[in-house]
Amino acid sequence: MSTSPAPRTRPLRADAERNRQRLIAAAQELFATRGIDVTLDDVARHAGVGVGTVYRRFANRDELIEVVLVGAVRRLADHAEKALANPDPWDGFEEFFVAATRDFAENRGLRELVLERHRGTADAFVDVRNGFQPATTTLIGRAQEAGELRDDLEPVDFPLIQLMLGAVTHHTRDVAPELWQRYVTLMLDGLRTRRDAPTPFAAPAITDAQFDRALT
Amino acid sequence: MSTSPAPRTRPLRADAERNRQRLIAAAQELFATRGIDVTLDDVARHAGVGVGTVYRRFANRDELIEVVLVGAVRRLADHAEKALANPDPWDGFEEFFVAATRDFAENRGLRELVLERHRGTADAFVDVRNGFQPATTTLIGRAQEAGELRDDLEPVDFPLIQLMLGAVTHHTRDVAPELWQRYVTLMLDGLRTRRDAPTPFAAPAITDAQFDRALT
DNA sequence: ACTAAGCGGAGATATGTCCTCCATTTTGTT
DNA sequence: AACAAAATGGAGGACATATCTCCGCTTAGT
Repeated sequence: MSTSPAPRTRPLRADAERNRQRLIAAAQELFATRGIDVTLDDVARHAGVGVGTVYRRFANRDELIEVVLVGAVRRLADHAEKALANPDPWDGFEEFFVAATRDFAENRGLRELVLERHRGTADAFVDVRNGFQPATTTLIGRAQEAGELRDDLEPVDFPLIQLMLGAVTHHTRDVAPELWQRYVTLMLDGLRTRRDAPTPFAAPAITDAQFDRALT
Repeated sequence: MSTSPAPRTRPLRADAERNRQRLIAAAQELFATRGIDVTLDDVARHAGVGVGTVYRRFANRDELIEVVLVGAVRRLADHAEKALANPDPWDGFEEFFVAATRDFAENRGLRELVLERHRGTADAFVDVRNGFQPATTTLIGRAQEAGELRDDLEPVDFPLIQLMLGAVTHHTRDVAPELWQRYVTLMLDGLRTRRDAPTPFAAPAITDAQFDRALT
């Protein structure tokens, strides 16, 4: 366990600050594409700085994760707030559901952090998560009271459903990064109370060749 | 890369054969619970034999996987055949779909091998898989022609859907191994062409406490 | 021009898997 | 019961990979 850099009194020197930003940008990209388990050596190389610089600036991976991903978590919360403003209960629910699925599809690190919690999560995240839980619960409740969303669902079902959708992206990101759009439709059709016909898919199925390439 | 043990001419000595069976049994259990990436050292310890014995008996992990899991793959094929005998197209489809989901839920190694192909797959599996593909295609086609299964689905969608259901078990196996039964219902309701009301869930949601314990 | 801050990246440390080797034990045959 | 062939176990070497420190050198800022 490394010790945290002492709380700073003076601001960073210009070059140091520049390198810090480079590191954050590199981490942002690598966390999103390869997940939060990338090595810090990788992050350093990707940022074009030495490893020493990473460890001088961030106590450990968790600290870097926090700096890089709080924004993404907060964006999830924003989706929920925005969806609450939608006057139609089902549309509001669907709006949030799809937005969340997209965010998880586009950011593997976010998925791992919020849905799978691969690494010990810093307190900062617990706060943010608790912060937007009421909004999602309301979105769900409203849609259920309106009779549109099946009412035997509970809030805890939703992270698990997102986990399911995330699995598609996890395994097909390289061949069809938009494939989640197909299965999110399927899922929503399952979540509805009743329905006369299938909602058309927003994305085509992958080909058999793509499937073969995906599973490796 | 190790070389395969020379093709045997004589049968194994009694003690050798006994140890071989022990190894297979141990591997069966470990592959099912911990996946096909368990170390052969682990398998040996679990079987109560030395590591040397594993490597003497099996050229590499793939050979052991093959011996242990062909049976499980063949069982999948059997489910498909059996479901074809069901006179109702939708019931037949559902019967197979649920049986496959159960098998994948109960055997992590099978999931990894058939759905995620974590390791290079031996030819034996390709044969078995190709062997039961026609049956599943027929099951799907029948249900679509009967107007029960949404007809914009393609066969390649189903392994991906199974992947999604598998993700639930993957993350909650320790707290609620039967949870897949809840989401398989949801999924089937999404797959149907039309529906007046939700099909009741076969399993309750997990509690928040269980959810917290699951994500670690 | 001088000093404090910062830098890079080689390499020490730790962990973990794979697989071999051989002194010893067990089996099966005569 | 004696013997040869077969089989055993598990220590340990080879290899891979990640984490994090250290220090001689560079650079920013006054």
